[in-house]
Amino acid sequence: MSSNKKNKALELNPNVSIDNIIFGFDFDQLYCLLIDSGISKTTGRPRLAVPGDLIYDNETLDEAANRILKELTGIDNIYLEQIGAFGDPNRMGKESDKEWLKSMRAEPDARVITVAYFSLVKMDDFNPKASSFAESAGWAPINEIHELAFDHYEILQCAREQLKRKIKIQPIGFNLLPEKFTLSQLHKLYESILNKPLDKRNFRRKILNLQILTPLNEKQVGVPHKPSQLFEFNEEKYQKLSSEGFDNFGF
Amino acid sequence: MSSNKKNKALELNPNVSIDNIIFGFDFDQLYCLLIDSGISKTTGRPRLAVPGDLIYDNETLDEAANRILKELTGIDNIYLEQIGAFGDPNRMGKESDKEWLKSMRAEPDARVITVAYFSLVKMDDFNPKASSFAESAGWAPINEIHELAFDHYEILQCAREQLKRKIKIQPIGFNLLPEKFTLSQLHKLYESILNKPLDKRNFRRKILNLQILTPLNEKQVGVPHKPSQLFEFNEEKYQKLSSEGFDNFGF
DNA sequence: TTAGCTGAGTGTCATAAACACACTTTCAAA
DNA sequence: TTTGAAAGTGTGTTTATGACACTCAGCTAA
Repeated sequence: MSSNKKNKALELNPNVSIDNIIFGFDFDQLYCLLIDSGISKTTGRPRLAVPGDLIYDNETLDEAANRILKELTGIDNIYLEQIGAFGDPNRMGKESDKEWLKSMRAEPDARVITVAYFSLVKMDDFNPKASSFAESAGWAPINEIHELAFDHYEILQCAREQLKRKIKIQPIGFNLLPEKFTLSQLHKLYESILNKPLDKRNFRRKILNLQILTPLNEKQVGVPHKPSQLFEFNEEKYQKLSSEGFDNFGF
Repeated sequence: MSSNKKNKALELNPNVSIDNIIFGFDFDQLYCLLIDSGISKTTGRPRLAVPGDLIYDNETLDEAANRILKELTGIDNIYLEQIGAFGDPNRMGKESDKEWLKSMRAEPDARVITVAYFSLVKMDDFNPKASSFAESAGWAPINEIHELAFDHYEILQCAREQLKRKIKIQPIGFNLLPEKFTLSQLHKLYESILNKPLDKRNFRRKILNLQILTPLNEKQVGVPHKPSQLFEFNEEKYQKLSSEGFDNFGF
């Protein structure tokens, strides 16, 4: 076992890590999955961070990001997109961060460049799992996150910007919703991501004009108001559209 | 001297490099600055690559990218933007690449993740310089590049896509032009980057409506046709506009 | 000197997209 | 049966887009 461990440690690249901003949506607001490594001895506050790990020398960056996702959520095939590399030599310089690193890394003082990703998960599918790099994990509302370990707060802001940009030109938002959803849920999702109100009628018209939604013969049940029509994302139609050069949602 | 060298080698991070796609424009087409490391023994062809280098452990990624630029062109303050990280474990797997690496790296077999950047330079300003990582450097027309060392061809394509996306929402193209330029030159630049013809009158209308160009009391001289009005980019106006929420060129 | 070439510069109309805006409907719960 | 809550729906105005063709100014060469 110790030799096994040593073997693994040998393959670990001490200089490159992956950090993954995992977004979720509960029909009301955006969330981000954070791991909690316990109370910091230096600050006395919980030490929240984005899930991440060093990479192994035989895996691609995308594979490493997927591994981290799988390890933490148990789910495969999650929407994943690279944000970029973050490499300030002092990005791990806070005292409370160093304390934590010492407990989990073979070379806690090595300079680490991190490659950040974001991913979109359906919150229902998510089963938090204890992982090698976290005592516990949980969803935090995006707008209530004000401080994170390392440079993770900065990375989170980049992720939000990239998601904003991207959702305007590709319908990746569907990855945050269940198979069947209502137009109001989709509407709320766009408002949450773009962080501004969108006119209901104009939103519906635009989305429906794209012709990438299939209306189902199903309605919400048990809601104390007029039940909403359910829709499904039509990937096939979307692929066809985008291969024909369509690339603009225009919000 | 040998101790100096050793010292530097110690600070070099063997696992992380920077590669920099340097774009130029000659009023007719887009160019990319490539370095030539001589004829490959294995392929018998010239080995062209994008300028790049390992990073030092005490510099940020942006600093490293600027260092490489400075070393090669002698110019500071160049427009620079990160593209992302490229980390396929086999990205340096071609035989001809290995041969070259052996000649220039202390640990030629180490796995290297590279962080790619692109930058925009005014071609007039450029003075090719022999550098530590190239025997020679020169401009290659973008559309005539079909093969590069490592994964540099893939990186180049990403750079072009990112430039396309970016120029539609921010006027970074001015970095490729001299201080004073004509609308036709700007027009041709947009066509080269977007890789499609744009209607002359519509282009002029759009650009002028943005109000970020200052017309000068100067015209082209010595041209065998009606001389063109010269313009200057008005950074001040642009800053004002963008702080008010403007972010769309809409081509 | 003049004819011819080159690229500069200019305006309009038709179509499409964006935006602003308010009332009726359906269901559940009280 | 009344109330509350969100679903669903259409029009008119304004603004942006895209298509399109001729005259102008300066140089060159006959």
